[in-house]
Amino acid sequence: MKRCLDEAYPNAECELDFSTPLELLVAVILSAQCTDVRVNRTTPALFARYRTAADYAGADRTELEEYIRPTGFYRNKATSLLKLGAALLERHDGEVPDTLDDLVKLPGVGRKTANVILGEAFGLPGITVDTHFGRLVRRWGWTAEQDPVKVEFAVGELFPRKDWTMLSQRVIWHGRRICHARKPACGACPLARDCPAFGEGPTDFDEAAELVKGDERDHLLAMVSQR
DNA sequence: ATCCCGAGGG
DNA sequence: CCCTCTGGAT
Repeated sequence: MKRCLDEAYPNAECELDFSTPLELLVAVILSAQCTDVRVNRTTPALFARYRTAADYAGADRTELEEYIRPTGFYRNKATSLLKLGAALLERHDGEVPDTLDDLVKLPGVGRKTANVILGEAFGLPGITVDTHFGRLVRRWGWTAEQDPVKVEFAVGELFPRKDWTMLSQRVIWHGRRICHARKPACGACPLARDCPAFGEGPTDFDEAAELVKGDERDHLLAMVSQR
């Protein structure tokens, strides 16, 4: 199944817009229970106003909340960003650390966020168990674990560390486009042949692939038609 | 109604 | 192991 994923999504990558590790960290915190499209509409103004850890640490709470409100959970997220800025200044000289241990100790940063930063900002191996990743690997029977940390360890056993980051990106990419929580687009799924859950969603390509457009749609159609 | 690349607190 | 936090799209 992994080879099929690699072939289907050779260019899968993080869809959050950022240009520094700090920007990525902020974007990932904002992305909780929020689409990347919305985060990307929110961050340009935010990043222009707050450039450094010190800027977040010294931010006016009400103003910061206004910037991030459309991403939801804005009071919690504002608290996280304020404390995050202070913690980065205090412990890491204002820089974003590059180890899992240091990252997860930061306010508002859990394992999922920490692993995204490792993989995307520093090129270090990390398995990102978000809602998509957990749902898909359970559908595939790779693990039956519900707890995200147990899922991370179980899947980590299945693949070499060098594959962890791209695997995470491709699984999540697939979850967002095809293998949806409620109505998985089985008819447009390049993994259907090997999937224990095939048939849970529509199996007709045109109905299934409604959300996939352009070159990506053509590529999927080509893969699906020879499965 | 249900979902979106979660984390922290009780 | 629960619960809460939040707005916007579908």
